[in-house]
Amino acid sequence: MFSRSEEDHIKAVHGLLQDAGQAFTKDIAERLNTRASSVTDMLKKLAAKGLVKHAPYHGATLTAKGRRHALTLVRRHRLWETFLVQRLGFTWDEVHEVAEQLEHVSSEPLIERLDAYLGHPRFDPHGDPIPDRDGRMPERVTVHLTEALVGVRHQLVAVKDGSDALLRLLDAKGLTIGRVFTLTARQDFDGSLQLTWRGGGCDLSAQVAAHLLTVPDNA
Amino acid sequence: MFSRSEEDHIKAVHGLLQDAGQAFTKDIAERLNTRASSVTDMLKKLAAKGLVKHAPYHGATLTAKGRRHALTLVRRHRLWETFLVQRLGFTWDEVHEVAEQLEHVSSEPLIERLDAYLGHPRFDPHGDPIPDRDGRMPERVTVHLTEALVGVRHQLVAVKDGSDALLRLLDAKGLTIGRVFTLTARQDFDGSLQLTWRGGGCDLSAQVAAHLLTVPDNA
DNA sequence: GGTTCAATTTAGTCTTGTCTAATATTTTGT
DNA sequence: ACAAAATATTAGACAAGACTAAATTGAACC
Ligand SMILES: [Mn+2]
Ligand SMILES: [Mn+2]
Ligand SMILES: [Mn+2]
Ligand SMILES: [Mn+2]
Repeated sequence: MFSRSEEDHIKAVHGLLQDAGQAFTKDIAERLNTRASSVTDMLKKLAAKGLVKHAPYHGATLTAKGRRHALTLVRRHRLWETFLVQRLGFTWDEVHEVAEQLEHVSSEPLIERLDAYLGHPRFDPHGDPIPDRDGRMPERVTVHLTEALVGVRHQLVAVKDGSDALLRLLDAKGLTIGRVFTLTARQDFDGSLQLTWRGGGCDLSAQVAAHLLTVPDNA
Repeated sequence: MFSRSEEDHIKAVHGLLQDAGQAFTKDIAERLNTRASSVTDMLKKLAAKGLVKHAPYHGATLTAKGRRHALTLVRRHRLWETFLVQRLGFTWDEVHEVAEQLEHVSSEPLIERLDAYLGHPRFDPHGDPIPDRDGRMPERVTVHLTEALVGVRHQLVAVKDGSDALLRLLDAKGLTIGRVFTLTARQDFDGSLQLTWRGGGCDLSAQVAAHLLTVPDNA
């Protein structure tokens, strides 16, 4: 139905709209490691196909159809990541590149069976929400760790924009998705944090904390 | 490393060499649903890359490098088919098309982990052997059902060149891979066969039997 | 308001993979 | 042995997707 390149462009537009509210040619090119002129060509093509609205010189947005397909791609990507980590034993920093390929395998029954096989997971290994078959996202109220209150118990639920290096750092400190901890101190000087959990704990720089989302935990 | 089209051509050459001993342009084109001229172009390209030996007007063979990659593709294809049937609950007539896509996902660790996850299966859901990491095929002495002796107990181990329709026919009769049965009769008139197993049995035409491979069973 | 600069689009080219039509070769049949 | 038929290759075209370089636009600054 859609080529790999078309799908990657749709996903890039969707991602930028989520992250920045706007999807400019230059930023799309940067995400996809191509050139702005290539992106313009593709935006015209996707606009002709009714997936994208292209306002020349002012970026792109998605049509309803484009948004629907973008969510399908996000669903595929995150389900495959979940499979790779939960079933095949990959670590969460190893799965992105492979999922980037697997997401383009086109088969509705494949994805629905994979979803069922994994037990209809609602969040992927990085804590990102997995859209359901109809594109609905599970919702959750999260607090940036940088704004969490000292002394309160939290659960780590997601890592935003995590590079592989960041994920490995967290792994090394024993801080994984689902970990319940208490925020025991915040240094005024540099915003660094101290976390404590049953049998352990760690210190985090403010740069690291900026990528972590938590939910206050009452247990 | 190789494009999808390149890989499909390599696999087609390999398959024809297996099935017919020779891989002619026309037959490759037929397998891939393309035209002979397109195949000639691709054979020249693959020859330049050192994967194929192209004898113009006399078909193609594989170099050692080409054979190695062909076996990798067969391995990937059959492991994915096994996953789809054993883990996701697809029936054996539904998996081919999806595996045709999945086989092109390129990641050594992915395949090795999938193989381990499935318990290093030696045969796929159609009874076809799965090459190991080094391209070695498990061996097995099989007898065509058409040549099996009446009165002897056999096990069905493979369906050769099975169309989806054939696979569904076998399903309907309860004849699945691994089924142990006794060949109770062969009609001289049309070569049709009668099979009996614990709690059941069925009749098969000679056309169907021609696709079935068995091993004599001593149990 | 005009100038400057960054972002974007357009123009033109290239590679990959496909096709049809024309030509060449091999095989088959008499 | 040779004509006819089947197969294969070559020639020439095209679409998709990428690139570079040139032209255009919009925004930001005096
Ligand atoms: Mn991708
Ligand atoms: Mn993820
Ligand atoms: Mn394939
Ligand atoms: Mn198979």
